[in-house]
Amino acid sequence: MQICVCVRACVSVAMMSPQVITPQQVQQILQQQQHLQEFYKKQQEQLHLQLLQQHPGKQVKEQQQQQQLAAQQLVFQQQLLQMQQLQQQQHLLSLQRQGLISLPPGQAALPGQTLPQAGLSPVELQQLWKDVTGPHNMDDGVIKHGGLDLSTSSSSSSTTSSAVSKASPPGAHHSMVNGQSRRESVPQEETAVSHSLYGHGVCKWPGCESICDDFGQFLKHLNSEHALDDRSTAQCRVQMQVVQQLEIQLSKERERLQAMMTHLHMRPSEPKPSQKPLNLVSSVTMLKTLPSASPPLLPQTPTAPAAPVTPLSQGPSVLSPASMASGGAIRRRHSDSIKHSLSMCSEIAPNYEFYKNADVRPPFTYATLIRQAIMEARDNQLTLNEIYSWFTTTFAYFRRNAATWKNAVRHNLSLHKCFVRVENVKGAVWTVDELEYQRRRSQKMTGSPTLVKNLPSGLGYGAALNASLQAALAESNMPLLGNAGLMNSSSTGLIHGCSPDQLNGCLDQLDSNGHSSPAYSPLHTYRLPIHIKEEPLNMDDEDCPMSLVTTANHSPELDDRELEEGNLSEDLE
DNA sequence: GTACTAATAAACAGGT
DNA sequence: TACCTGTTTATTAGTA
Repeated sequence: MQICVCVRACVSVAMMSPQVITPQQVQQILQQQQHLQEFYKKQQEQLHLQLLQQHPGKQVKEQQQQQQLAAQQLVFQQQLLQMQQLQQQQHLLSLQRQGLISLPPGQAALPGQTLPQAGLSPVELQQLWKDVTGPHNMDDGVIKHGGLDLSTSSSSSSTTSSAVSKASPPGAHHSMVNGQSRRESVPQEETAVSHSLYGHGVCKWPGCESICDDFGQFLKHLNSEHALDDRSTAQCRVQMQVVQQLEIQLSKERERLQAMMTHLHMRPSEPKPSQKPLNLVSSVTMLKTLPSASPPLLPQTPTAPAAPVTPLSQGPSVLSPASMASGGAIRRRHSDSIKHSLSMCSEIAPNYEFYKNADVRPPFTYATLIRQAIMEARDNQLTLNEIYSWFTTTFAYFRRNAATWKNAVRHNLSLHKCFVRVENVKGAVWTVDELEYQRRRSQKMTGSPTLVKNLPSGLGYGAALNASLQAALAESNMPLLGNAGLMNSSSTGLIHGCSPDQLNGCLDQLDSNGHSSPAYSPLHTYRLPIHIKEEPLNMDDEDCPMSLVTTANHSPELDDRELEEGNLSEDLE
């Protein structure tokens, strides 16, 4: 820890007045660095000695100490790298000032200023690899890190090699022990397909590219050439830095994207007098509600901009399709296209905590939410009260204005044929007729006979996802559009040539882990006495003018309905 | 402008 | 009587 403090002091000294570094100061830093290296060497040897003196049986303890040593090494060497980079740049700067050399534009970077913006170009990385690889691999030549566009760089330069190799202990014992563990860490059953360091018959160890005819040979090569020695350690470190840089870059891109989205969402929209506080979720509200788990649930001002609040910064899930395109929510619902292009479980799962705590209206229809609630239940059935509870526990948004949304829930339960009321011993529970649910979806997509008549393009609801959203989703590699492989028409009778809506229909059958749940079988709801509702969606089906609610035990009428639906599905196909 | 969908509000009936 | 549950109708707003 002494080391760290010392190095940090050096670095900070170097960074304090980057513009007035004189050659003398550079010299001073160099001396300090040499001093540090010697000190570090001594420390390391001491630790090594201690390790050797340990009882050979106490492997666990030894490993722990090795880990500590490695950690210390890492910290120190990272500091060293940073310092050397600074040093190098300062040196170059001073040389440039003296007119000894001319630097290409952008390279005369002052550490504290342009360094964070200065990218670690592939060439630099390559040089870095060459350096840490040392003469051993100098002949290997090209290291392909193409595509790396690191806009930030807090470390690394082309002169790190000496320090790294110098700073590394000789440690034959060290490498032998770790070499063994290294071999253990590469199980033999690992296939060439799965090994990240092997591909196309080439060792993909950075800077290596040795040709290995088969995987066995590769393993041999890996164990012999890339055992855990100083060189490999240094290479590993560099790779860590590369990853670190990429992560920084990623976070920056994320921020940029978020800023873009915020900007787009915050476009001033004309406040409408008909807007109701309940349905408006302002960004101010989100900011207020996000940090607090308990929903204060204050009514929002009707004049608040209708900027949809999105869980942009919720963990790894940076953007959801919903959040990306839910900007159209003005009055009380988000864009239909958006809602239909969403997979409830795929959307809600990563943002569960968000919706739970933030007073944000979920971008799903009541029907979707109700279905999800029922599907999450143990027996795929819930009482009305349990549905209410699910709403309130899952979404902070539904912890207020109960009368409104509860009415909506009841309304939806009654309205949609896909929700089946089942008489139970305890009372009535609601289940989902998955077949009907999917049929409804497919109808929306392909259009009912009536709809088809009226739709000039025949695209129906499937075209709802606008081009910009699709482009955005495609650009962001949203799995939603990439999971076309999940699509098949076996269960839903969906037509081929999947629209996003269709995809949503299928994805809705996936559980939170993305697996298809057998519990979602459309047939399982028919086991119990059910009430069949006729949904107003299909006016053609309503031949029977009787009460819209009938009780049946999987009656022939039901079979007829299923039969009709089957035909319909076939027609749609 | 039209058709469609979803949200919302409200009325109503039946049950507890 | 009040409340809950369930159904139905009407209205409104967004979208294609």
